Amino acid sequence: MQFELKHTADESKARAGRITTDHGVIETPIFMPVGTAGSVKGIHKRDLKEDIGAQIILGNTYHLYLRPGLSIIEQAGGLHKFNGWDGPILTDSGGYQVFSLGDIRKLSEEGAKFQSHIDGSAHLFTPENVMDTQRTIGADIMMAFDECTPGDAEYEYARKSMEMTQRWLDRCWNQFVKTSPKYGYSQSLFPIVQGAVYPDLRAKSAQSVLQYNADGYAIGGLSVGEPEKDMYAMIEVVNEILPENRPRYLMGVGTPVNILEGIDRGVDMFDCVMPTRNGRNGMLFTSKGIMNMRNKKWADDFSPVDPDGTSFVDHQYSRAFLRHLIIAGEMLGAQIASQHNLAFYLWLVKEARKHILDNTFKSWKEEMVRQLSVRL
RNA sequence: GGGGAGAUACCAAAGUGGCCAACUGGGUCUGACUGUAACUCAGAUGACGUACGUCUUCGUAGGUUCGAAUCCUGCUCUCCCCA
Repeated sequence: MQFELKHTADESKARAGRITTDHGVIETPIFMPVGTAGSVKGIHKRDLKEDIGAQIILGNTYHLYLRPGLSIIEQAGGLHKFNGWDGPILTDSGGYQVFSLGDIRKLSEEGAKFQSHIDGSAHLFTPENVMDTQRTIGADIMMAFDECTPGDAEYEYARKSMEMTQRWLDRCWNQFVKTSPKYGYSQSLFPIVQGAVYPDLRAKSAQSVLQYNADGYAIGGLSVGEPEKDMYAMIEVVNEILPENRPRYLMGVGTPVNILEGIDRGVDMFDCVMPTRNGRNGMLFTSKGIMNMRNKKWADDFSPVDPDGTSFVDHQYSRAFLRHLIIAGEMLGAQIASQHNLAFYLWLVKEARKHILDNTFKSWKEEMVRQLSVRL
């Protein structure tokens, strides 16, 4: 994997770049749709690629390991062959599940023991076997196994957690270099910076991660309950330290505004379940603001879903019809909303890239941020 | 014509003397959702008031009772069975 930094915007740290993987090119800044179980919920590959314009998608180690299981994925010849997505894939390591499944897992120096959310069976995830699993899944970008520290963690907890993530990273890296790709294309491993909302911990974590000279670096443990201003502050601290010539991935973020603020602070890659999950739950993100499609005011609005939208669903269906589908619990409603949101997210980062390249990012961003917060 | 059952809030449906402005579903309204245990979750849903509360409700008109959605009587309507 290679990263080429094309341009940094005036009056901003926003960057335009290009990542080249064996499965294709990614133009940054980029938003990566989340396909936890190997599928971006409700979205066909064709729409993902041609309508939405996704350049890379996510998968999840924990979920795929549990179901369908590694044997099936290996038999298929890796996740790309299995799900038919021939572009780049990034897999999360299960580190987020250490956070989100807090009630059904036990943490130790060795790793995290999960109680499967599917059948209750016990599974030990270690930095080593998580690397092996991601080799088997065949992700173009593998993520280090970390503890995603909760946003409200006390300093001492955050320090110990961050230090353990560091030790885990070392074990990840050893296993990574000791093993080889299984399917004939190369894989990268991204370390993850932790440290909760404490600048000194973040700085320390970012410094320590540099020793691996990785192909890219991630900022984790944000948008997990901490105030937004803390999130932005941490991004600033970390990006001051991370190398210019490597992509920076802000994990799990976020709202359209979060993404623009992240780009402004020098982040290149984002992923988030919001466009799909909130879409399924009836919320639309548009360039004019947020729409809650369950609100009655859309019931007799027969205008297009989003006249400015780039997806065919934006013009094919009316707001009234989409609202009807969502209220009626029709699958198509969730699909349309998800597809619209993803197309909007991809439009947003593409637009950001354009404005970075022609040095109009800052003013464009300010105007967009104002607009995006409006509730329609 | 004879026999039986029933009428409760937008709908369905509990409640059968005080803990009932009335369980529970659905519907409706409003929120929340950030490396997906999530097409999920939370709140509201007679009126007025921020609230303690006040007022009007359980087909309808009366009655019994300290007190009635609940008991009694008349009326109206609905459904089922037999002719």
